[in-house]
Amino acid sequence: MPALKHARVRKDHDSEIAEDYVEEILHQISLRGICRAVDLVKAFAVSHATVNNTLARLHRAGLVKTEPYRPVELTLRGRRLAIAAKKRHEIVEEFLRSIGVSAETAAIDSEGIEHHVSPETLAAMKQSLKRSCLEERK
Amino acid sequence: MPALKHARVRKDHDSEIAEDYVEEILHQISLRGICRAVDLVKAFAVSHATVNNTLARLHRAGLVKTEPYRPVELTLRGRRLAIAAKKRHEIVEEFLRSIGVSAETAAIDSEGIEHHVSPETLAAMKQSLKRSCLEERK
DNA sequence: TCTCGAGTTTAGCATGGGCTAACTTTGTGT
DNA sequence: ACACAAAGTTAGCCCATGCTAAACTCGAGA
Repeated sequence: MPALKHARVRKDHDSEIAEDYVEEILHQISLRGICRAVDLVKAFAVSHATVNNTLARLHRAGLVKTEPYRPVELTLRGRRLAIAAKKRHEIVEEFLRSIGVSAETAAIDSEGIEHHVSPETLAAMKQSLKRSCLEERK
Repeated sequence: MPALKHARVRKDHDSEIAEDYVEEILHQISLRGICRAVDLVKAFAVSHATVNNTLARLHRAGLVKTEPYRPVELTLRGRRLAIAAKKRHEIVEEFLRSIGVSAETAAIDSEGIEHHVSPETLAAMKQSLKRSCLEERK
């Protein structure tokens, strides 16, 4: 049926790094007030040059505000994307733990999985979480 | 403590397309006896040139056997990879359906998710499937 | 103040994965 | 037997994502 296999997967990849970056930028800002390029270098373990490239791309895409030698900031769109990504990430991670995956593995796998979870699947995970909560307390 | 965020995700990406290709090649072969490049063109909705490029890479990687103007075949390693990928894919897809995701969405999302599921998470999904089976029949 | 190290930017490069356009090969139907 | 369509290949292009090396800027301390 699909006819176009993996079309969604390929499209997802385009936005993955963008989501990871804005999510991490939001994290740094809420943690320490500002986010510097070097923080991203450390978080993702890539070179300065790579972070610079990527930030330039995100700037073009209207997700971040960058001025030479200044901290990185999120645009409104960037912040909204970051918040959505964070929420999705948290649900996926919690869901994985709820089916018995260890905290460490859940943290790692959720990073890869979150970008491929459609709204419908996310809703199913939320639902399932709610149910397993009820069961625990009964 | 992550320290190296998304290192696994980036590594996964390198093998994603390879897995998708060998999986699809195996599928075509078991379906119709042979797999031609044009079948992959249709399955992935990419150009002949792209399929050619990719097959050349898989050939270099020792996963497929290709000779000009001949059908594509899998090496032993390629076939093993394909079978493993297929099994993983099936489990993820069935698991998604078991938590209430529609067949259509499960088919699409599992394509993206399967490559990021660690052995531990896969085992947890299998376990969870077993349990939900038991519940149904009781 | 001025120097030095941390942080940042730039230049130049590689590879993956995508494209179109133009070409060649294969094999089928008349 | 041969022409033609379908399949495959080649050349040349693009962008994303990574790298190293070198240059530049900024701010704090001597």
